[in-house]
Amino acid sequence: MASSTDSDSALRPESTLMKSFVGVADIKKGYEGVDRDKIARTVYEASKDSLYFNHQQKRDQALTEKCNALIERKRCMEESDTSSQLRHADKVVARLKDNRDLSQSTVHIDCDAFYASVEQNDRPELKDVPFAVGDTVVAACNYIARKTGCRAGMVIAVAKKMCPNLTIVKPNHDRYREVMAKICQLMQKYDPGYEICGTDEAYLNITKYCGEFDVKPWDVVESLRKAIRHETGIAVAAGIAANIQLAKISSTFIKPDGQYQLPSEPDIIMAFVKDLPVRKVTGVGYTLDRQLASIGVATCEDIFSQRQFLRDLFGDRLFEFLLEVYLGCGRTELRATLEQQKKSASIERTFKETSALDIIERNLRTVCEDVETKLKELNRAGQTLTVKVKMNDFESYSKQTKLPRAISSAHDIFQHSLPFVKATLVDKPHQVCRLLGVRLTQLASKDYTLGAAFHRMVQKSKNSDPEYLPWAREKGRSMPAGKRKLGGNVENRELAPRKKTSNFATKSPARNSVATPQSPNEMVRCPICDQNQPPDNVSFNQHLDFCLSLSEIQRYS
DNA sequence: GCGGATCAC
DNA sequence: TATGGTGATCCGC
Repeated sequence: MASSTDSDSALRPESTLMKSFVGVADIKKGYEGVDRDKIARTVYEASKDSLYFNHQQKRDQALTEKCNALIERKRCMEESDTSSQLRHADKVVARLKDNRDLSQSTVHIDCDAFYASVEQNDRPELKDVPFAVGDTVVAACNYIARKTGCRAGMVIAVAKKMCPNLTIVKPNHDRYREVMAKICQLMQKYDPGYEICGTDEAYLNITKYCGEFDVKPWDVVESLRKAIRHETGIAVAAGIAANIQLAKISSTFIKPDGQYQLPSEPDIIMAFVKDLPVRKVTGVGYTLDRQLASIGVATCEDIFSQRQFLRDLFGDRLFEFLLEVYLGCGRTELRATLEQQKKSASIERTFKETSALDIIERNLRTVCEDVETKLKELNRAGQTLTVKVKMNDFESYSKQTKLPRAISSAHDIFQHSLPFVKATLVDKPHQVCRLLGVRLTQLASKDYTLGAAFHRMVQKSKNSDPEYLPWAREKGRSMPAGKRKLGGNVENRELAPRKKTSNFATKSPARNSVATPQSPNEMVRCPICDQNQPPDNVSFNQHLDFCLSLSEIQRYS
C-alpha cells in the first residue's frame, strides 16, 4: 500500500492517481479518441509541486486503502457460507421486480454544453474556435476544445496548456438562467410538475399529457425539442423511458442532439442496462466506481453476479440502490420545481490565502452578509449553523451547531460563526486559511422569526390600532426612524440596519421565564404585549423574546 | 445531533 | 499562473 506513493508508480498511466486527473473526460461525450494519457500527464506536470497535488495524492491513497479493505473482506466472505446473503439478495430482487412500475412515460432533457451553447449563440465569432466558459476553473467548453482534452473542472491555466489557443469566456449566469427560464416555460405545457436538476437538465412525466391528447411520447418530445431549438437556439438531447434514471441514461446515449426512447418492457430494459458501466449511472461517482471495480463490479450485470457480497460491504441503502440499478428501477414521480422548498442556504468563498485574523474576519463578515441576503430571498431563517474552514493544504474542517432559535441576520450568523473560525485557526497554527463557508439548515418560515413578527406588528399598528405597540402605548412614541420603512415594504424584510439594534437579537433575554401552555388548542396571552399568541412552545418563546427585546429597542431609539 | 464524505451539476 | 460553489444525502458515531 505504501508503495503506491512511489513517484514512478504514481506516474504510470494506469495508476489511480493519473486516472483521477482524467476526471469526467473519462465518461463525457466529446472525448472519444482523445488521448487520455496526455490529459493526465499535462495535469500532472502542471500540478505536481503544489499543495493541491499532495492533497489529491492523500485522498487517492485513502481510497486505495479502502478498496483493499473491501477486497479483503470479500475474500473472507468467499471463504465462508454466503448462501443466506444470496437468498436475501434474491428476495429483494423479487420484491423490486414486483413493485416495478413501467406504466409511466418520463423524459430527461439535457441541454448540450449549455453554457457554451448559450455563449456561442450570443457571440457567433466563437463558433469555430476552441473556447471555455469559466472563471479560474472551466465550467463548460465546446466540442472543439474537448478534442484537445480541455474538460469541465480543469483549472484554466492547465486547460490553456492543453489547448494554447483556447479562448476564455467569463460566465454570465443571469443569461443562462434567462435561457433556462424560457425552456421551463416550454416544458410547462407538457408537464407543469417538471423537475429541474441543476442548471441545464430537467425531468418531465408526460404520461398524463399523452393520455389526454392521445399523442405518443416520441412525438411530444420531438415537438418540445423543436420548440426549445426554435425559441432559444439550444440543442437538447432527450431520453424517454419508464423512469427518470433510465431516461437520463437514454439521453446520454443520444447526446449531444437527438432523442432516444427505451421501450418499457422488462427484457428490453434489462438488456439495455446489462453491459452499461456502473459509472454511467447517476449516483455512482468516481469513488464508488473504484470501490465497485475493486470487487469485480464494472457493469450493471456484474451487480447481480456479486449480489451476495454487496449488503455486507456497502450497507443496506447502497445495496438496494445497486439492485435497482441492475433491474433498471427508478423514480417516476417528480418533485415539482415550482413547489420545492429549499432545505439549506449556504455561501462559501475562496480567497487569497491568509493567516491575518482581521482579513479572515472581514471575509467571514462578507460571507455572512451574503447568507443573509439569500435567506431573505427565501424568506427563511435557519436554526442549524454549519461553519466550514478550508486551509492552505486543502484540508477542511467544519462545525455544525443547533441554535436555540432560527437566525437570519448577518450579524447573528457572524457572531455564532466567528468563535469556530478562531478556534480552528488556533488549532492549526501553522496553516493558512483559503476558504470560509457558512450554511444554515433547518430552515423555518420567517413568519416565526423576530423580524417577521416585528413586521406583522408594525402592519397591525398601522392598519388598526396605532397604540398597539407596547412602547407606543406607554410613552406615545412613534416607530424608530430606522425601522419605519419596514411597514410599507411588500416583502418581509428583516430588521436593518443593524447598528442601533445590535443587542436586539444577540443578547437574548431570559427565554424560559414564563410557563408555556399545556393545551394545544388554546391561544395564550403574552404577559407583555397582552396579545393572544399561538400556543406552541417554540413560537411562543420566540414571541416572548421579541416582546422583551422591544423594550431594548425602545431604550436605544 | 455532529462531522466527514460523496455526488451531481 | 495555479484547483469552484451550491444543495442534498448518507454513514458512522
